[in-house]
Amino acid sequence: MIDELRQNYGYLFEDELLKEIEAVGVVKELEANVTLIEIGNYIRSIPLLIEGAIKILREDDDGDELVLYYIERGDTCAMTLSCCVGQTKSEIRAIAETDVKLIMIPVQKMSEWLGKYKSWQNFILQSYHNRMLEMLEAIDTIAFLRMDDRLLKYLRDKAMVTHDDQINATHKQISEDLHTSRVVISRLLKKLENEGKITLHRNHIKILEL
Amino acid sequence: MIDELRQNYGYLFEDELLKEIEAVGVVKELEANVTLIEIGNYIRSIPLLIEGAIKILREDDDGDELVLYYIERGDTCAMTLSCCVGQTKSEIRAIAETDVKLIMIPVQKMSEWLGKYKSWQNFILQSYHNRMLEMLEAIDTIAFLRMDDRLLKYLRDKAMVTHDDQINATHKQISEDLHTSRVVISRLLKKLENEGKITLHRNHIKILEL
DNA sequence: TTGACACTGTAACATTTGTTACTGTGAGAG
DNA sequence: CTCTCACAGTAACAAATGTTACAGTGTCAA
Repeated sequence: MIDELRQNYGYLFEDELLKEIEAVGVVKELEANVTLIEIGNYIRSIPLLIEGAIKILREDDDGDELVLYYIERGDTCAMTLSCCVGQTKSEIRAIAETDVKLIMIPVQKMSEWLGKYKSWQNFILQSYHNRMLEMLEAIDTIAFLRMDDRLLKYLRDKAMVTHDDQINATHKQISEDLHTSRVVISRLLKKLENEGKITLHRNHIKILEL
Repeated sequence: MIDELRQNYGYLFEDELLKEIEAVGVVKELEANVTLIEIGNYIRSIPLLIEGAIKILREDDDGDELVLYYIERGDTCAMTLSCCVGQTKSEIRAIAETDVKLIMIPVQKMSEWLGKYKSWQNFILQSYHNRMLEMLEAIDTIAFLRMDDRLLKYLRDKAMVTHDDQINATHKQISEDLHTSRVVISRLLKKLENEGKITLHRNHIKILEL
């Protein structure tokens, strides 16, 4: 574990903290599309992401979904921190976008280290900062962009986190992530194809201009 | 200052911390509609809100606005914390919704206290948590509600933070806060009036059912 | 008092997004 | 091979929201 830890977090944390993490952290590997956190769950440990990407999404009372943002390696989930501290239920769902590897840290440690290690304090605050920025970006996207631009952004973001310009998803799945209907997505995808930005295939989409 | 401080934060912080706050904090009073933070500003102190309410809003590249949420007494601005820590520019604008009184704390202290006082640590983390929840609520609102419900929620929220069921705003101002057009707001307000939920007057609106 | 102007109401229309319905096609199961 | 079914394409229509234009009215300053 120590190797992967150093590789992703070595430049952030001092040796002593890395050793503590190694002592109490539990490595967990999950396959793509597995749900890590369900809405309403209580959370008792926080994840440090070593490999892969996690999709964070919101759901309303009718079960309609909306993807908020992705978390990548070298990062943690601020909503999780937030819930740990507040002892409240999770407000979001987290799904492995790709295969992921992460280190789970018990919540007591996270709290203890805050007073003990300046680097941990910075990491946590920085993490909150990053997540705030992601939330703002999500708000900008749904408030200020029209569906065609949102769709293009969605495809690009997805290509980014999977490191693959081929998007493996059906129109139905995309429409759920964007909280709209399948027909709308099919219509707009066809438009994007006509504009030469993507090519459409059964069950996958190729992005031409990133 | 110590009285107001104790009144709003006494149950949160220990005596020693309250004294430190008193020593370094600067009380600031501002009139309604004054801009506290402009997008792009660097921030060197964080506010503890004693009285009144602050409106937090986002702006896109075209200058179109959108109100995100309000901050009330006993709370602080997590975006400010976030920017302080990251040494980055503000991503949001903060405007006094009512007359406000606040205590400004230099950012170095905020950071120092994190290691020193458990209660401060909890306050900061709790504050991040609350702001995350507000952001999620903002996202829910724009993503899942239609404009008539958003408008009603806006009026209710505004009545709540001002402690006044009379909303002093023109249709134009409301439309800017909700990022839509004046005509749309006039249309929907008239609908709400016909439904018996509000009464309309020049420059103000009375909410009947809260 | 009068003129200017911001505020509000409303109609008519455009655009965007959502819905329903139907078709064709490819992939996998039997 | 063929049947089934999820997937995708498209038309026609409905609803929500945005835009333009104009009229009436209250307020304030000259």
